[in-house]
This record gives sequence, C-alpha cells and structure tokens, in this order.
Amino acid sequence: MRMSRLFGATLREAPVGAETPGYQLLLRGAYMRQLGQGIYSYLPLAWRVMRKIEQIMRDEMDSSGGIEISMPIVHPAELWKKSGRYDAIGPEMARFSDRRDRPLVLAMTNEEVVASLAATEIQSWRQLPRLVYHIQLKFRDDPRPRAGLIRAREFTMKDAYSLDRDSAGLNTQYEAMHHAYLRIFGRCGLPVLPVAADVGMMGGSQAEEFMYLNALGEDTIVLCDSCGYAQNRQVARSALASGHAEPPLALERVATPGAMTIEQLSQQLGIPAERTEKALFLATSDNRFVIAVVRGDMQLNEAKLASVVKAGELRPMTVEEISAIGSVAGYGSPVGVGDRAIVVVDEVAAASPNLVAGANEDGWHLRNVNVGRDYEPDHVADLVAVTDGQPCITCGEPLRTARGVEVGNIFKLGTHFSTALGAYYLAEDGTEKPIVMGCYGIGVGRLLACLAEEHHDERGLLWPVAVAPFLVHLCAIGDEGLAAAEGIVTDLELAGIEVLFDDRAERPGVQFNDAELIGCPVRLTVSKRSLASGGVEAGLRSDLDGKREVIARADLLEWVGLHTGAEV
RNA sequence: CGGGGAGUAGCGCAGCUUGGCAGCGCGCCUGCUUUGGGAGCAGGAGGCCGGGGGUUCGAAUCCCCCCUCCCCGACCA
Repeated sequence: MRMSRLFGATLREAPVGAETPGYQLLLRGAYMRQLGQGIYSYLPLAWRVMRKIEQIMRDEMDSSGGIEISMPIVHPAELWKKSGRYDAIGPEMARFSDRRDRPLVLAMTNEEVVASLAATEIQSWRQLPRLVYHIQLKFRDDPRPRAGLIRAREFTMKDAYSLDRDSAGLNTQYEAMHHAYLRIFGRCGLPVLPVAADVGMMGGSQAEEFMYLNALGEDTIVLCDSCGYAQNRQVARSALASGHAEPPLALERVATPGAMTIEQLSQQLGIPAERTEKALFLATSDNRFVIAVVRGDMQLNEAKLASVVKAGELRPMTVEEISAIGSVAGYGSPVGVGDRAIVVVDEVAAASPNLVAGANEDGWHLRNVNVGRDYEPDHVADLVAVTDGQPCITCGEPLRTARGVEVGNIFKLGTHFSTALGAYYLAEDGTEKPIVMGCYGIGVGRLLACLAEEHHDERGLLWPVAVAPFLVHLCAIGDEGLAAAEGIVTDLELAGIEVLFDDRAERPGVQFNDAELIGCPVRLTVSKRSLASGGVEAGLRSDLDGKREVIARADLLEWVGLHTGAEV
C-alpha cells in the first residue's frame, strides 16, 4: 500500500478530548476518527487491524467447532418481548419503529435470534451440540461512553452461542471457549486475566470475564497474589471474621444525638465500628423497598444485593419514603419496621451478636441488637464489598484490588432463552427438552483499543506482528530512494509481506516520525546513503535505539522473516 | 441522570473580563531552493466565531434558550 493513497493524515497534535495515550495515538496516527459520542469511523489502518483481529477470532472459533453466520442488527421488538428483555433493559437499547409503526430495536446482542433460529433449525438431539458465531456491529446507548473504543456506543463484537443437550455439554463447550479465548488474546498480544463474574439478572449459572488489567479500566478486580484467586468485585468474597462469640444481651436504648454516621456513632459510644451495623434503605426499579444490613466496618456491594433481590438496579430511598415505612434517615434499622420492606442481612452481620443499630427514632440507637431475635431477615447472604488487604477466602493471604477492562466474557446461559423462544429438541429418550445455551463475547474494537494502550511508547504505537496493519513500513528518502523502493516493494509483496510504502516526497524526519507513530513492526529505509552502503537499512520498531543494519536487497526477505517470525 | 469543563480555519489555541477590521502556530495550495530526524524564502486559499433569539448604531465578546463534545460518579463487549 502506498502511503500517498492512504485515506487520512497523521496529526501532529491529538484532538482535545482524547485522554488516554492509546486513543490519542490512534487518532494522531490516522487510524480512526470520531463521528459522534461513542461512534467512530475506522480509517484504513484501524480497519486492517480490526480484520486481523477478526481473522484470529474466526480461526479459533472454527477450530473449536464453531461455524460463522451473520444475524441482523435490526430486530423486531417482539423477539425481545418474548425473552423479557424488552422491558428489563431500559434506555440502553435503541428502539424505533418502521413505516407501519411496527416496533423494532437495534441489536445489543443476539441470544434471542440464536434461540429463534435454533427453534426452527434444531429438532433432534442428533443435531447437538452446535456453536454458531458472528462478528457484527452492536449498538448500546451507553449512558457514558469514554476513552475512544474502550467504551463506544456502536461497536463490533464477536459473539458466539453454544447449543447443547444438557449442562454437561454446555460445560464442555464453555471450557473450550475459555481456552479459545486465552488463545485469541495470546495471539493478539493482549495480556488478560480470566476472573469470575456476576451472572446478572437473566439467570445463568457461571460467568467469567477476560480482563485487561490497566488503571483506565472500569471494573474492579479482586486478586490474591499468593493463590491466584481472581474475581470481579461484584462477586468477590473475602474471609472475614464473623465477630465475637458472646451470648445475646438485653436490648437497650441509648441516646446518640447527632450520630448520623457509623464514624460519629462509634466515636460517641466509644465502640469499634465492627460492633455496629448499618442499614441501607434502597428501592428497586419496580419500587420494592429493601433494607440491606451490613456490619458498620464493612461496605455494601450493591451488585450482590441486586442479585439477591433480583433487581435490575437499585436507588437510595428518599427521606420521605424512609419515614413512610416508620424509620428515620441516619437512625434506621429493620427493628420494628422490618415487615415493611425486604430485609437482607449480610451473613457476617447476621452472625455478629449484640450490635448497635438505629432505633428508627431521631437521636436514638439500640444496643445489643441480634438478628433473628430483634428482627427477622428475609434473606441472609453475602453482601459485603471486598476491599484491599482483607484476607483471601481460599488461602488467607491479603487480597489486593486492581482495575481492568472487560474485553471478553463467557457465560453459561442455561435454558432461559430457549424456553422463552421455543427452542426445544427431541431427546434420545423421546422427550422434548429445552436446548441449553451459552454465550461468548469479545469486543473487537475494544480489543484493538486495549492493544493500543498496551503497545506504545512516547513516539507512537508498536503493534505485535500478528495484528499490525502492515508488517513493514518502507521509507523512501530522496529521488534515489524512491526509485529503488519500487522494486523492493514488489519483492516483498510477491513474498506475501504487507508493506506500507511511504512514497511521499516528505523529508526524512517526517517519514520517520510517521513510521514511529503508525507503529509497524519493521522499518526499512532506502536512500542514496543506504544504497551507497550496500542496500536497505532495516530496524525494528520495538528497538528504536538498537543498531540498524544495512541489508543487501537479496537478503531482505530473510532478514524480515528472521526478525518477525513472518512466513516469507 | 447528577457534578465539572469546552465549542473561534483540517488540528492545537489566543481574542471575550472592558462590544468597534477575526487572529497565531501547525497543516493545506503555488513557485524556487532543500533532502537521514517534523526544512527555508516568497506568494496564497480556507471562518454562519456550535445554533436560535434578545440588548445595542454596532456582538466571537453582554443576556436568555437550545444543541454538541469531553472529564468525574451509578451501567456494559
């Protein structure tokens, strides 16, 4: 490819608003341009990287028994109503209607379509297992897009769906996808960590996310360096002491004027926070009231609570709502008001006797509150957010937290979608059974963006060979260089090597800077000077300060193959 | 949605407080010179100053409304 034909020019300065280094370089290097919030055009360079990533995905999906299909991006709303997600999802899904007012949606993902296809195409156990996948645009009206392709609204996703007779089959395909994903990220050159994740509100029994650990990530991951425990904070647990062993004491009112927070409370009463409990008053989106209780020294993990009460999202109750159920903001507890809300108590708080809790009366608390005696919880469950330094649940060593970008996930769906959309098969024993599904996604653009964050230096991008837009960047300096370059390009391209040929009449400094910005693995330079010393100067992008060798034209292919592992 | 910030040439910015010719750097075009680390000289093109309304003799500048984009918090590949 001649650089003079490339669409898009490199920029000396990054446009405002591009905050992360990888995103800035992708813009400066003429890889992509923003069209609107969370919406991007891919220029030729990024498009080539995308296609290479996709090809790696196809390769690994196919060798895992997958078959590629292509499903629509516009779906009848009816389909999503059948699965229950039309109402469950909210404004994140783009909804519109056609000219006859039939409601449509833009695909966020394709479980419904796959289930609906399976309903017509799969009749017999003999046709299972199956794995279908496609690579296609998705639209999610994300409330807050950011960091370029790390979090876009329109994005390309590789999504695969497994169809099985039973959960044993699902487990097999799930495991296969787990390993395929590790190979995909490995081949692309992105370090990832699989972590256990929340299964969300659509049911499902197991989920893992593939995390690229980076400070710009939006997920918090809980890690144990000693035993390798790694889970999303949404589900992570730690080994926590369950409190003091002492017999329950008599309930006692205590005046605590102005003690609205745990900190003030423990100061006033001269007791540690772990001898208190705090009650959080929350409401579900369908306006069910929830009182969540955790020990005073711990933080509530809302994702865990939402999963217990099967709520999509939770909001704090208003002061008015809190008084309406007989409590007072700042002095709340389930004691005496527990029957007016769903009471969910963290298992550590439930096992801790004689805690100080709110009296549901302004300025008063209660001593020696005991769960089960003073109020009856509807659920006792793990509700606590893990924080740095807490002991690991498997080995007891201190945990640490890290930020990560979720670049892929695998998910055991079960039979929710197949039953909702009528995807049944006839089993060997003659009975009709629902197909057991799994789904497996990777964000292609997000993967590209993560690669840019991972592989760059102060001068520009630095692509791994497997995904580089071109293997070789050839700078031709001056008329002599330009004349000699033509033949070299032909040699390389005939050998199957992708060359980005800078045929512009730019000064050497401009060409070199652009080459470093664009970041192809090999840089070749041909000029009067290099020709005088016997050929073409060759160097690696990853070793800018390393020695550059002059290679005879006849030995170029060998040099490139040797230094990049490329087939020549 | 809540909080903070920004829209002026392709990109980066000044001008706005105190109303009076729309500017600077880079990039772009033409010519000459130059050719191993973002060249020099000369000449040039390019603007609904985000949009609408208002105040004023006069608005990029003051007032009101709207739109867009970015960043920080609740959600996802």
